[in-house]
Amino acid sequence: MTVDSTPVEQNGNRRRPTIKDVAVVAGVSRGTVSRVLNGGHWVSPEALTAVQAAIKSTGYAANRHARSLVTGRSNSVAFLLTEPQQLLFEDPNFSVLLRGAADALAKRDIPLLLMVAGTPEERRRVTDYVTAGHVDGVLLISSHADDPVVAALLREQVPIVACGTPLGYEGKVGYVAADDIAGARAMVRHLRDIGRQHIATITGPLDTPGGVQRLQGYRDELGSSYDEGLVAKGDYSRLGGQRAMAELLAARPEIDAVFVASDLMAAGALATLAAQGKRVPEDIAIGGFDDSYLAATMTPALTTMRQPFERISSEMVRLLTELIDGEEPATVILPTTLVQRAST
Amino acid sequence: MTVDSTPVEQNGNRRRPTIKDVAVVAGVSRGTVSRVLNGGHWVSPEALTAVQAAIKSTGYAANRHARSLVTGRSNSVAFLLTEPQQLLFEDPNFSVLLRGAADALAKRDIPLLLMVAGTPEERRRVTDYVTAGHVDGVLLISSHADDPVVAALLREQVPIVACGTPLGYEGKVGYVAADDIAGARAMVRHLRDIGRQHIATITGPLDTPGGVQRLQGYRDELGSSYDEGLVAKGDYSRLGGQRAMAELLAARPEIDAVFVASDLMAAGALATLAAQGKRVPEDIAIGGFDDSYLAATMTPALTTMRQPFERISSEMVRLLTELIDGEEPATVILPTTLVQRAST
DNA sequence: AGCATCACTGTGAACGTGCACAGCCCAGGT
DNA sequence: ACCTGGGCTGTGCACGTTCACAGTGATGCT
Repeated sequence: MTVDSTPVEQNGNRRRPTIKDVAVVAGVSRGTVSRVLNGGHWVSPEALTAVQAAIKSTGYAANRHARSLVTGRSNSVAFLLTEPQQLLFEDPNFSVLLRGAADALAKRDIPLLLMVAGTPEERRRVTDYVTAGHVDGVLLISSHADDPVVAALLREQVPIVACGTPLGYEGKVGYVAADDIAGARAMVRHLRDIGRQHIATITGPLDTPGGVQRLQGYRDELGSSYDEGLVAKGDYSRLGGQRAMAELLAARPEIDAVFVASDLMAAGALATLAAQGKRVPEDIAIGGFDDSYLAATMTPALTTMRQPFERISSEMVRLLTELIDGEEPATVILPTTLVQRAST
Repeated sequence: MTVDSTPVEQNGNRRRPTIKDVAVVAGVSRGTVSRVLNGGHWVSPEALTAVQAAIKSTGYAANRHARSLVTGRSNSVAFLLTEPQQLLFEDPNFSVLLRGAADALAKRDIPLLLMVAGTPEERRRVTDYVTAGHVDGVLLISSHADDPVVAALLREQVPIVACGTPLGYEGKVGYVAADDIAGARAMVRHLRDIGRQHIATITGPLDTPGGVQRLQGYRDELGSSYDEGLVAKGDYSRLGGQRAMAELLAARPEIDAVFVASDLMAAGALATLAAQGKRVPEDIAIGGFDDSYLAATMTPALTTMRQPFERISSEMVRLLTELIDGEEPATVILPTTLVQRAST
């Protein structure tokens, strides 16, 4: 049994200390230790200190598997990406969101499981895993409408908090989002304030909330002067922005400003403008959306609507933990702010 | 007992099916079902098919917590970031690595836990969690030398596979890395091949493997013509590259080529060159390292050494699973390839 | 015929928790 | 003196699985 030839100080073998070991050291029962572990109510002051000391001296850490087995809770949540494209990891916003969620969860001592459900095969695996109860809830990063994963999870009553309006499931799943409509309006207003007359837009995909709502804001702000010919459809990728800008330029040479629905697409648009010898902002002013770290590094530095990503992720975590604790699904809309730089 | 007033088709309440339910349906014992679950050896063909049918009809999925409790294994691994800076999520390489690891792990049906250990507090939490046996192993993304987290994990005999040579722990922890020295040599050779005479370099931090080894390759290739004055120190950030380029330009106006140890820093260097009116590649040729997706989008598009990130992450996962299964720590060095674009 | 071996199957004991329950002691009211 | 109840504590069971072991019947060998 004793593999170690050297004398050992506390425990002969490599076994991790259990709640029983702690109980023995503290001179109490397992039940008391358990009570200390979960809040410390209904336990006498002396027992409390004794147990705490015993925990420290034994180096005890609760076995989460055993706990999960009996409570039926895993104390972990999934960060679920359901995008089919590789785009996900090109777009810096996802990284920021992921990091923010991990941090917010870490503060609550909840581990984050990263899951990707792009292909049907992955989708099956993920829903199996999640509905088997191996996570308590899901932070959903899904943008496209009528996502089948959402339907599956909803059917199994898995707590979900989405990022951005979950098109096709409004009212059925809570979410947190930036105020896309107001943000878009603010940017268009800004472009008008600096004297622009012909303001075009490059939208996101129109089956995503950012796509439709930012277009909506653009349209709302323009009112009667809205002109469908000034709208080009993008796909949130750099290349898409590049292409959409070229289209706009070809179709409507008179435009003097463009509101681009994401910074990444704005980067593409700037590339097109540079290639065609247009000066920014003299000839054409560009406004983006997101304020990802890209924005400040572009030439010229990009004016954009700042989304409070840290806040979004922390609110998502808050909502999800509340949902898990039995609260009703809720919705949080956060304001965006204009960050003016050289491109306008 | 029957809480439901409505007649139900298969199972009265919301309880998830257990191995026992499957056994009853299949007309065998728990043991047999368990054997089917873990490989299916020593079970008769008819029992096998009966169990498989029962699993399907009951919709059974094993409870991982119960399994982990008895086996002592969690069947999950951690993706651990130990960088103190925010840099981590600015650098696109991390995203690619993360995504690759998640994919490779998903194929083996093992979930990935994302953990960040920047601050001392986070460090404590992470080591507690990991050493408590809640993950079977760690994919370590740590670059700086003598990382205290590594020491802690090593002490607890946690299986680790690092990304890049783990400075300070060589020989004690397995890793997979791109061949930095050969890569750097290839780039310098390329710059010489296109006729450049005064080749400078911008290094990574000199307490990281990429920092020292790419500098080493640069020096090796230059041999006797190596000149310490042509070396500027960077920090893997865009801003650092920007600054280092400015220093070089000021100190040594004669340089006609720069090997930059990362694409992100190269982006910064290009910004400085553009600001100072230098033409790339006519006046100064720039070579990067990584071939992150940034490289192709720069103006001019960046010549760079491609690191096989997908391969790196999949090899890391392979090594880690082998390590967990009792194999010895191993090291894998992967080749880099020159990707020539407009900047040289 | 007897016995060993083989291929397979069932059973009981863990694994480390939380929780319901029962029990204890002590103070205070009848 | 008795009950009541509140504060605290210990005990046994359950959670769903794996694993060691014992047991089965059939086959083949001596």
